[in-house]
Amino acid sequence: MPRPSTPLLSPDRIRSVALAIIDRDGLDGLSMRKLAASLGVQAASLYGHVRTKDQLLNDIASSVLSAVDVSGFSVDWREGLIRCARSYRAALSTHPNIVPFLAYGPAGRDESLQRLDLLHGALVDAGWSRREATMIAAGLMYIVFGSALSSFSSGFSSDPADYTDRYPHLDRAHLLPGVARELDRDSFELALAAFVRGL
Amino acid sequence: MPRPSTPLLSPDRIRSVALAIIDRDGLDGLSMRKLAASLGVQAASLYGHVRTKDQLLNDIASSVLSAVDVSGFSVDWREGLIRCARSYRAALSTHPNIVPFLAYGPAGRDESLQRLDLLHGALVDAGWSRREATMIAAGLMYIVFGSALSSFSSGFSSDPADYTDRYPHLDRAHLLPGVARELDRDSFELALAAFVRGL
DNA sequence: CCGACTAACCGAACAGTGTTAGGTTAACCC
DNA sequence: GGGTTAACCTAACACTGTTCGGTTAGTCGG
Repeated sequence: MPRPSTPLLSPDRIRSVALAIIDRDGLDGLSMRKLAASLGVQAASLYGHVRTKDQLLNDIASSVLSAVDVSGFSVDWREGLIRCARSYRAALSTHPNIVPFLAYGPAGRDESLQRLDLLHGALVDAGWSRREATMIAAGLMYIVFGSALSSFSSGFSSDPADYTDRYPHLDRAHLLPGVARELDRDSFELALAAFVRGL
Repeated sequence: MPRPSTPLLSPDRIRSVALAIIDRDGLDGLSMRKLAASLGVQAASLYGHVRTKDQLLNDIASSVLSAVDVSGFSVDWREGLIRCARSYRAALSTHPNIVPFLAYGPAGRDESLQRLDLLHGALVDAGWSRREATMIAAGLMYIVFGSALSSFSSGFSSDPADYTDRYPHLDRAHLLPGVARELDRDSFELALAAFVRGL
């Protein structure tokens, strides 16, 4: 197939299909050939629209993070922190399979930095020193990313026999998969509340 | 080369060389062929001692996590939480390049579960409900893993020009790489202290 | 002492990966 | 209408984890 009358590919379409594959099959489930097939195209054609796979993932990550809301600081800084953390986590948990990628490389994404800049500025305006503001923002990110990884409550076996013998205090851990989502959210809220209260 | 007089390979030696490669070249820098070459051997030979690469990484992860100290709960639960979190983070930051692997899959490693069991039991003994104990343990892990990922303060550019124009509040961010380690540790301590105090 | 057996390694291969080079043709512009 | 470019293709490269079948050194039973 030579040049088609209407283009089959566009950066947007590539990104959105790629994200759908990641959501469905996980981060490892995305390969350039599979992505191309989903788009009705050969793998090499993607490179006319996308520089590398890594760049594609970065772009997808940025688009996911664009949903983070840092508008809550007009009320007060505690409320701002909480809203920011919640929306950040919400964005990440909508596409949990891309979190390992975010956790991988440096945070030099433009979207991240812009939000960080706002956060930092708001904390300084509220009276914290620059250094304190940096540490508070970092602490907030720790909780957000830690909870988004959710390598915690997910990934537990659902077979009671896996626990009763070897881990006496985890004898109800097999119930976790069923309530994992809810428990993860409550754990996040607990950690967030404790952190902000403790500042 | 057929069977050598003294074996060249052992699971221990494989693990330790693999970990050294990961520490030096990152998680992506470890391939079975490269590992084999470092051991003076062909790649296929590794599979007589190691089931899969994934299993190898799991074993390495377990050995790294074996340094986590959960003995502090004999004093009181706050002290126990803090000590556990500190030693956990220390273990992870000694081999930061393996953290993305930990963050990837489920936490079904035996080492993790044993420590989690102790932690959970100690919190319940201290009067927390089972559910609360689970959430507190989760929150602690959020902070530990979030800070260990350190996709935060690391990964900043050291060129001031990257920030001054676009991110007015981050005009000193170029100083970060130089003090990143210290700042990361302080951020972790702040988050940990705030979290435990806020409980 | 000698044969059987096993343990430890190797070479070659398979299916998969990201990526690039070079070719073909449709659409667009002058 | 001819030249240029954009969008796709096929084929290949160098790599990945892993497996199969061989080759030989060490070990153990008779």
